[in-house]
Amino acid sequence: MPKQTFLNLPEEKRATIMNAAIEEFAEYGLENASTNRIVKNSGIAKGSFYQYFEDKQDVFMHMLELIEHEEIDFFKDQHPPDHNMDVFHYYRWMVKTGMEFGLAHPRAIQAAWRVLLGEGLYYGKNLAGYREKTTQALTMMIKLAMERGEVDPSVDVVLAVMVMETWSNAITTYVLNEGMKQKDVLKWMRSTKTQETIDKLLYVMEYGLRKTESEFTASS
Amino acid sequence: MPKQTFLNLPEEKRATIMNAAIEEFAEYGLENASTNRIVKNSGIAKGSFYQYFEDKQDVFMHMLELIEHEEIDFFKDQHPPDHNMDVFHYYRWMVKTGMEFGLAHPRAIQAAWRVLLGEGLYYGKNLAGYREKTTQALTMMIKLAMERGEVDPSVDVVLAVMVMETWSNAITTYVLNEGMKQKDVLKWMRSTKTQETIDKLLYVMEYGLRKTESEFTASS
DNA sequence: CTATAATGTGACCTGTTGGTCATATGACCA
DNA sequence: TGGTCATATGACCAACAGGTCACATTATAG
Repeated sequence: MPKQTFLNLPEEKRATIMNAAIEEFAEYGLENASTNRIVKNSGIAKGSFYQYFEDKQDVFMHMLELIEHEEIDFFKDQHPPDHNMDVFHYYRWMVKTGMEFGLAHPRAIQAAWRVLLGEGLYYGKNLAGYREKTTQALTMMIKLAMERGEVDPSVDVVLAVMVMETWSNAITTYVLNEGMKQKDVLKWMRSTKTQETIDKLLYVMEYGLRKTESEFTASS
Repeated sequence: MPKQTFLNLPEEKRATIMNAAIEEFAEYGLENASTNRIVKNSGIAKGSFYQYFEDKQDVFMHMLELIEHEEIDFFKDQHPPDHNMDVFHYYRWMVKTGMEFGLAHPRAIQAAWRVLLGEGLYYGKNLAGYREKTTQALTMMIKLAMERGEVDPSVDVVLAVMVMETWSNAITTYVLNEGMKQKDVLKWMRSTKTQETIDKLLYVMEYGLRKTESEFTASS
């Protein structure tokens, strides 16, 4: 966390510095953010920066804290939804309220998420285009499946593709992260537990989270 | 793409260089990869590197191409699944075969995904812990919902949380990327089309992609 | 053996990075 | 007034970045 020196600063100055930091992180992410630029854009001296914070990560963490507090306040101010609505309605409300909050602090949100979630999307079109083939293949697949009556036709094709890509991304991330912790990746990956987890995730993609008549049967 | 000079090289040398590049990207991502290190670990001279490639991104793109080709070959070698299986089985087969492929080329996969999907997960525990509160809140929420019979009890709590987090991540990423393209973000975000998209995504999370008896009704 | 073209090389360039530190400033108090 | 203490400053540092280029080496062809 920031040093006491920073907390003693007049609010206005603190805000100036944090705004410069937010701009920097939104533009360059965490690793590539430059303390020199933050300092320059804040109008403070280099030395001062290090009297306020330990290092770059320190500012970043402080930014996260600020956002968190503001978000909590924001949610409090909204009329809380009907206390008896079900999870799905509640979740939907959260998502949408979150979007509204993002509208109020676009750069901060961008800065936080770009680091927390990923920078890959910001490197320029070259990379984005790379997965087009996959997308196209999936699109074909889903169109066909809809004709065969397998996929819910009320979900449009583009969206269904997005859903499937989301899941393959999520699973890959999961496997990559969990797998890296293992001694024997191969064993872990082929273990029944891992396979079951994947199966269940795909099951949820197929049938949803809501409780219905259908039962989970570990198929395949 | 790499210059002709590189393509003229004996296969072995090319492999050495690309392996060094893969190692580097897996370890540091794209932006923070160092050509100096790649050069050192390849055992080639700095000048040679620039006779082979335009720049860092060039090597990276070449790496993606190589992986892509290898993956295509890999999929070809697998016994192709029953041609008449439905999308969901097919998708499941793809996911699992993809995992097997990843097992064969772990560092390459790591390098590609870390850049394509995100670096946030690699910065160390400090950041990972940041979203714990959200996770805890969601866990509580879901447990309650299960007791009330809203959520499919065959899906365990941890997984359900993962599903919800995945979706809130996906939606945020979607909104962030699409929103940034818009002139008037506020207008776009509140437009019926955007709202409908979100609704449908949440609907899919709730009921799944598979066609069932239930019909989509734009609730909320 | 010679001339020419293709490859290979690493010292060197400029710019930027994160970080330090001796010194200057000025508010507060005796 | 003089003294003390928190704050502010920017020149300075070593490390490293991506990139260049004059020159050395090797392969090819006549």
